[in-house]
Amino acid sequence: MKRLEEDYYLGNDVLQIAGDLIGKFLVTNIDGKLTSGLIIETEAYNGMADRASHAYNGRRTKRNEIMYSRGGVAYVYLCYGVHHLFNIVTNSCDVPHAILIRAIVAMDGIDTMLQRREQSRISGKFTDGPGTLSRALGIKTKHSGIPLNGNLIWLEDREYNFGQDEIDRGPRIGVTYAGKDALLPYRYRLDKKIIAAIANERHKLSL
DNA sequence: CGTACGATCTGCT
DNA sequence: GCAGATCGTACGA
Repeated sequence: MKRLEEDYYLGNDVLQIAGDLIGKFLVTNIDGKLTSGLIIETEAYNGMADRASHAYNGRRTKRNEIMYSRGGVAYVYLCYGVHHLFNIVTNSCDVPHAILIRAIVAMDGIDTMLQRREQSRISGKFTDGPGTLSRALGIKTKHSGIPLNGNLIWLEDREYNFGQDEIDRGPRIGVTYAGKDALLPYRYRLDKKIIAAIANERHKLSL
């Protein structure tokens, strides 16, 4: 197991990184509780030309300011007034790329995650969306801007390797306002059967 | 200031 | 499958 270092996040191809993140571990140590999950779904937001991005057309506000910084930091924002969505900022030259983590398979600290989600047992909907996984991992908007090489939130490579043919691509979710950019295949998902096998092994249930 | 609207989740049907 | 919840943010007046 090795932590992803800063240079990992400095690449200029956000699509490549979004695909490569499938199989990496997202780990948090928040409120003294260690929790983690295997990343199984991501979405890329590709710079200022991407109509679906908060940074479309160079939009730069207090909320998304962090998107314009050097890669390797978290961008967390509130969606629908309820959900804290966790993104990873990438690139090194003020190009506002970001990758939304959409789903994980819960791995470490499951008791803590169950408490945070106010659930008594793991269901198929446990950490299958960007809002629920942030909730389980304890990530909130106050964590926006923190570096991913610190001791609060980081990523690890634990040698879960998958081939390109095991990763499905498709349009992003909930971005119909983005016009034709809504159809771009910027969503990456680990093959459903592989997810089920991993979840079954870890949770003793099938999703 | 006032208003409109989400990079969603849940529960009910 | 669908509607309602819910509030910070963006943007226009």
